[in-house]
Amino acid sequence: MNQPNSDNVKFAITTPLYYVNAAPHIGSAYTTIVADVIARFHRLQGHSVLMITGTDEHGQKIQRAAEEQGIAPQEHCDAIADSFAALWHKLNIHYDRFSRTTATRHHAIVKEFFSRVWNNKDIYLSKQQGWYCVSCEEFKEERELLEGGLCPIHTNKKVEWRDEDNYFFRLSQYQERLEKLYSEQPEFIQPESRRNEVLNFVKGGLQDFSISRVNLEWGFPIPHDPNHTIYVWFDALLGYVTALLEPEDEPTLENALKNYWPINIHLIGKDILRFHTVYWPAMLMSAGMTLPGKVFGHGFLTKDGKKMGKTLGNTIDPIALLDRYGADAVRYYFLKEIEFGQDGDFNETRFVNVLNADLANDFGNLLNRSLGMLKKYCQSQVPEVKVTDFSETHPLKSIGVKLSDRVVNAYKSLNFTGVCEEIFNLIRACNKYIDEQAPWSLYKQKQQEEVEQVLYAVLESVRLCAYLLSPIIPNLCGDIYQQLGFELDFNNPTLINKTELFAEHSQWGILAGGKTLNKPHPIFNKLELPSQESNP
RNA sequence: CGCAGCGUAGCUUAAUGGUAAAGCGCUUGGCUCAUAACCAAGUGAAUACGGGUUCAACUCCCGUCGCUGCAACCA
Repeated sequence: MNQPNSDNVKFAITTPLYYVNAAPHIGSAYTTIVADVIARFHRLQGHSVLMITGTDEHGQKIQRAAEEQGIAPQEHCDAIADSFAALWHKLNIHYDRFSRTTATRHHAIVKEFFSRVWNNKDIYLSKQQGWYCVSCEEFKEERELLEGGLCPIHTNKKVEWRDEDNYFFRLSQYQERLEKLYSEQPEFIQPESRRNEVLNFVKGGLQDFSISRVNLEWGFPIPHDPNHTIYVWFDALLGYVTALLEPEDEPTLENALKNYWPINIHLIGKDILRFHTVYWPAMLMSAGMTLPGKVFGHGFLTKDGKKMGKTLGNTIDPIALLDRYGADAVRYYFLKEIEFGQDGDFNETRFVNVLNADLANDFGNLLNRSLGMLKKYCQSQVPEVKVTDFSETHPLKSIGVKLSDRVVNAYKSLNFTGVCEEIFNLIRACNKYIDEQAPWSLYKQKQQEEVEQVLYAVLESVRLCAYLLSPIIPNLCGDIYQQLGFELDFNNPTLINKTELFAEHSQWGILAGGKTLNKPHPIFNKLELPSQESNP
């Protein structure tokens, strides 16, 4: 196959490999949606994209969760991993790799990586003792424990006393090199506020951290010392590397790194910032590997202004949300209404209001009314209009010709709110333009040429908006493209992943005249507000 | 206790030290192509509070209150 674009720009992005201690929650869905949008945006430009997601499946917590259900750990992992994959399917996530840390090939990668770090003398055996919370998978200070030896996070779990040999990673050796990395590559940690957090933390001095556990079966053994099991984090982060292997590759680091390394963006929640911005680069330095381009730690979601949690019983079930509103609605809300990087709130009334206002009224109705007029006034035939007939100051063209650059910039800086804002600027201008031009009056006055110009300008603007919004709401945009007579399907990467296509479709004025369009239908039905009773 | 960040219209957010903006919501009017949609006008902010620096402060400094994060291994 001759794909001139596939060797051009390479782009790799990851979500966290989600821990399989429970079914996927809305926060994981949020991260994965954003990663998918970024991946789709790059594919749209014809870049060669590798989007990685997956599951982290080792550790005592998993082992015990399985025991409680009376099933084998692997069986438990399989079930949860399936539920993640099913949710991604429902959300219309197009990932390229689903990396599971229990994969055999992952074991090979971990082994090889471990021995690199080992040979670099960055791993040593020492003692770790203290109170250990299995749910946290971590040691606790005596003073932070609640009365009765309960974990402060898992308030119903007793901590256990551990006195054990652990292998440690010499993180302390990397402070200077990490600080150098942060200053030389200021965009490595984003957003800025998180970067400062990390800078502060590292400035305070780094301690070695343990990378093994004893008395733990569910995990990979430490090479040369099978009594120890590799600690989940050390193993999990490497799942990103394993994911880079082509299916037919031998599982070696060399093979994994040949194509998509270094990864461009690790997208994570702010809770796991330190692992990705401190431990991870240090581990990679030790193994002599180049470093990822960027770690972005986004915010958390609240529900009606309150922290979500099982104890509060106010979690959002992603499946229920999707069943009720559909993938594009959920994707749009998260990208448009939540300032990326900051904490964001989910409020169902606002959710419904925003979607109805933007997708049903402004955008959907715009297409519908325009196609309705095209049918009435032009027999559903796209007018033959020359782009050059429109002056540079034309209210729609003047926005349209500049839109792509602005939107691309917003996407590149991960400013998704900005993306939507730019695009809806043109959408609102279209509605205003129709009102001012009043094609129905022009038609009655037999000014057919003017009618055609107006409708062409509007339809072409709608097309451009759909094209640029397609990473966020691919189904709706695909529907719009179909109604405008294109074969393009934004869910089919082999159709859209082309540089030339982007060069053409990101312009204003490419809609070809002469096509007869099918009967229009609404792209997005208005949503119902949640019933009053459920909102006392 | 300590360190850091945040606090702008009913809501979500903007604003190189230079007239505080936008969208949603709400009110009124207009239009009739359209998904009771769209367009216009209006409504609405002592920028948390109190001081200070400055010709000028949402922006810089100090303090108070409130929220959040970090405080070593929380996917």
